Amino acid sequence: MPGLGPAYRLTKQRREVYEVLRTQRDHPTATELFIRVKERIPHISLATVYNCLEALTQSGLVKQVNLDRAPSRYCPNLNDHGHFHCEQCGAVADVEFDGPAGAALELPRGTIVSRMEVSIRGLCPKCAKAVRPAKAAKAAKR
Amino acid sequence: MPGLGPAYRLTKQRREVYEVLRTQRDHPTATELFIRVKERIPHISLATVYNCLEALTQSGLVKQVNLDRAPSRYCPNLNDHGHFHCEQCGAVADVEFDGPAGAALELPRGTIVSRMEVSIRGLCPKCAKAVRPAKAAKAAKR
DNA sequence: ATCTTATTTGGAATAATTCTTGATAAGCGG
DNA sequence: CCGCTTATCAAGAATTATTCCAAATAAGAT
Repeated sequence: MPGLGPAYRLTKQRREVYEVLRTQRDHPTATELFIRVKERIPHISLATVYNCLEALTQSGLVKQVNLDRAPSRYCPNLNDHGHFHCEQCGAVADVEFDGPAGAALELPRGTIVSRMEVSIRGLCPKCAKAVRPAKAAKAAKR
Repeated sequence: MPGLGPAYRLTKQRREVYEVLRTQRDHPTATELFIRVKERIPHISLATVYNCLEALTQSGLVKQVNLDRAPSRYCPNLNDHGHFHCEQCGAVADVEFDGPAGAALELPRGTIVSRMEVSIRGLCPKCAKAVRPAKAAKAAKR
């Protein structure tokens, strides 16, 4: 595990939250993480999981992923990437960029970009296959 | 105002919500819209504003914009575009794309994309100028 | 004008997240 | 190893955006 920032202490709780996140890369929510981490630290509280996630994102080890109004999800992939969210099965997957992200954005001169998030909604290949042949119609809705 | 879908009725509330949204393109939240629309329909309720926004987004006249965990904002710009959010002044601005959006995404074969959102955080030119010369440092934080 | 059905309302309910406060544990200097 | 300082944890309360609910109302069709 990489080090946290200078102000952060590496506690058992933070280590476990990060470890669960790193080994099961399915973009869990705070509550899902809470359930998983409880198997290792039974008396941990949800507030602590939130605290840990805050510390981990602040120190740059973890990315917070927000898809619409759904609960935040967390991701240990530090590469520049976007997220795909399947409307059918709910799965969230990383999406790599081909070229440099943000290259084709017409930002006003003088803008300073600190963070960028690309999120795509739709049907993953598996779910798309299941709803075909009403393919186009289904995708257009919502 | 363009027509709503077949199942939707064009009510006074929906017309006003859309009208406020169309004339003041500053990406207001539901509550901000509620306050603005109340000047025209004093007895409108917040739930109705939410209902109207649901109807307007469902019929494709309005886009719901979600930036991190903040309250949803709404946008009548139907072009393919992203959103810039200034961390200093809180302003939200549309960002046009140069090329075809989503061209540089490595999505698995068979994926059906229904919607895509690009959001950028940082400092708008005005706020960036104010914090300079600690430019890079400030932008890197958070 | 009437009828059917969508819509509006206001309040209650929900749910993710944050806050608060006292207890606990890290890491440091000695 | 011991005490000290300060960050962190825990449990529950609080906050807040959003949704749900049930009854009243208004649109649009016949």
